[in-house]
Amino acid sequence: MDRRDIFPRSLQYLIAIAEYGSYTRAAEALHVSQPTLSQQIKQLEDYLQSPLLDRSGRSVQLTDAGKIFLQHARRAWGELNIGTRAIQDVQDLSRGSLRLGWTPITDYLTCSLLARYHHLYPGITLSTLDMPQDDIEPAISEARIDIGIAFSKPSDSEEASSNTETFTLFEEALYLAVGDAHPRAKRKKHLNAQDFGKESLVQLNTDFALRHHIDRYCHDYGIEPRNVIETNSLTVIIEMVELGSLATVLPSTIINTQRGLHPIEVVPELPHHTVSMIWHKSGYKSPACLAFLELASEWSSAMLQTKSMQ
Amino acid sequence: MDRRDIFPRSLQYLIAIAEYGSYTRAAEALHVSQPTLSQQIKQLEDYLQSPLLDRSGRSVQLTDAGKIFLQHARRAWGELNIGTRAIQDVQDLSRGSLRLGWTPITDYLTCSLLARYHHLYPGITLSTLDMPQDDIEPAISEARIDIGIAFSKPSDSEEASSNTETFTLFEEALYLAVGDAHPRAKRKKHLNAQDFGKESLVQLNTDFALRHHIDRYCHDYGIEPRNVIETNSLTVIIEMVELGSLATVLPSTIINTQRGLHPIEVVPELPHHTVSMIWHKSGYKSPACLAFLELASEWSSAMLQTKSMQ
DNA sequence: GTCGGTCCATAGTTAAACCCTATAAGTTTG
DNA sequence: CAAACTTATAGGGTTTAACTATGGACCGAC
Repeated sequence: MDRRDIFPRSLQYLIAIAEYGSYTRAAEALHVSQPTLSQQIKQLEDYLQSPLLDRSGRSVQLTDAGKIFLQHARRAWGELNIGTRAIQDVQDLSRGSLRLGWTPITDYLTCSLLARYHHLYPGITLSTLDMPQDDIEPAISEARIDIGIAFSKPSDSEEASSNTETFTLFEEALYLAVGDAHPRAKRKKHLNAQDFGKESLVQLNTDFALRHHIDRYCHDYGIEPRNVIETNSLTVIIEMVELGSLATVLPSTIINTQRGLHPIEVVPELPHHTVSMIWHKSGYKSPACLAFLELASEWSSAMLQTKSMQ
Repeated sequence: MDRRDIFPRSLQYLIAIAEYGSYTRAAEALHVSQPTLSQQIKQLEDYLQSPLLDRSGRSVQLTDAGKIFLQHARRAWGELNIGTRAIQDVQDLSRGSLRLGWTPITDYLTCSLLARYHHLYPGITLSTLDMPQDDIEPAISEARIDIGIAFSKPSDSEEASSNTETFTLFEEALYLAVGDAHPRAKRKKHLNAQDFGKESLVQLNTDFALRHHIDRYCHDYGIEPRNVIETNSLTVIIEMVELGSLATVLPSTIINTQRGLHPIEVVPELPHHTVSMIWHKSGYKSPACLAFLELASEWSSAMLQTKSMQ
């Protein structure tokens, strides 16, 4: 029993005396002097305004009140013991929770990361919230989520006043994507900026960082893009493009996982966009949160390595 | 919340801070200064080796570990609260226990007392142990029973070295008892000592105080009693006497409650015997025990009054 | 950007609680 | 009745927990 214990000494003493049936022997077992027990029990009895122990005879007996109180004291002691252990569980990641926020189009990239995390720490309760790009940072500031995952905006060089930290998971090149029936599907030639400007596009709306990258590219090269459809649904974009006549701009990873889509390089190269984790700089980070950050970091290196081997 | 509480302050503080979401407001509510809370929570976190509260943001939030620990702390707090209340129950006699020991032949007298006690305090768990006269005092000394009820022995004037106290519940006169078919049943005349010595008797054995009274009487008057049957069962005595030819000596109360028995006065008068309660002098007496002693005392006065009115 | 305002953390001091040794008081046993 | 054992009491020293005063971080407003 530790010197400095959250559980009241007087109750520990009561429990021990009841167990040993003797002040003297309980004192030995507890490594305290016998008068200490006398004093503490007296105080406890004063507080409860009822005798708990009958020490008139040769052996110490519990009174009625003592018997009943002891039951509850034991249960309370047990609860605190369990609570102390449960904290250990949180720290070794056998329990806990993690709240992630990400934009809808990042999920196809990070689901494998999430699956791996869950496989490693099955006791952690995971919750993911789809939210617009611009909601992620406030959500972190207000502690509604622990970690955000999003594409970085073009302007996001270093936002000085932010109280968040970021980590780049990986970069992706952007390509023009067309369906099987699209005129450019078979040619597999690269496209120059002017030709790119003539394509009819299905695009994400301006809530998305990806769109900002493209708009900036167009502005830089004096292109007026022909945005036929705007949507906030990646599924809509893919479906529309697969129908044939429309094109879009997507990261290579998405294009390559969709059987009906074909990437076409644009020259000069469309900007890369980066997928980043973002979290609160000075706030408390739970063990579950730290474990995710570390795992994501490893996973990111592994991705880069895979990519470079291609 | 009391100034001097058995429940650890640090846990009370944690609970309050979690409730108010603020050190400052919790401190106001608890009537302590804010630094006290800072210090206590810090110590608690040190002890548990885990942060419990996240005070990086504008409002104080529980960490994962804090959430889980708080649940257990609340439960422990509840247990001690219940325990404190339960003691009150013992003291107001809505809970408790009482162990009585008595000799088999006193039960006919005291069952009504027991029933009354149970009616007044239905929450008290009663247990009665039939035991020989001579076991009662040891049982009290060894705290196996709280109160004993027995007939006093003739020699029991004042036993100095005893650590027990006694209280005389009532005195009973002894009579010769005969059945319907007994020659003396119809005469209803009193009997002198010599004629008493000629009766064939069914008697309790010498374990019983009643028998000691009778033996001493016989010895004092030079009578050699004709003890045909000895037994430790009152039922056997009554059955045998009702059959007709045998007589016995019993207290008037028993004789009058048995339809087939008739009391016959003996001259000089047979000794009275007294029924006493006996309990430990210096030992702890539970509320249930004290209540019984008091009730028995009242009941005794009432019995005397009834008897004097006859 | 800077200036208050609010909140929690830290430092230093005082009062109380806790534990110890020594000794007394009460029971039980030989 | 004395010896042995057990719990209670007294007095002193150390630790703990409370307070006041102050510092540092964050948030909003001007």
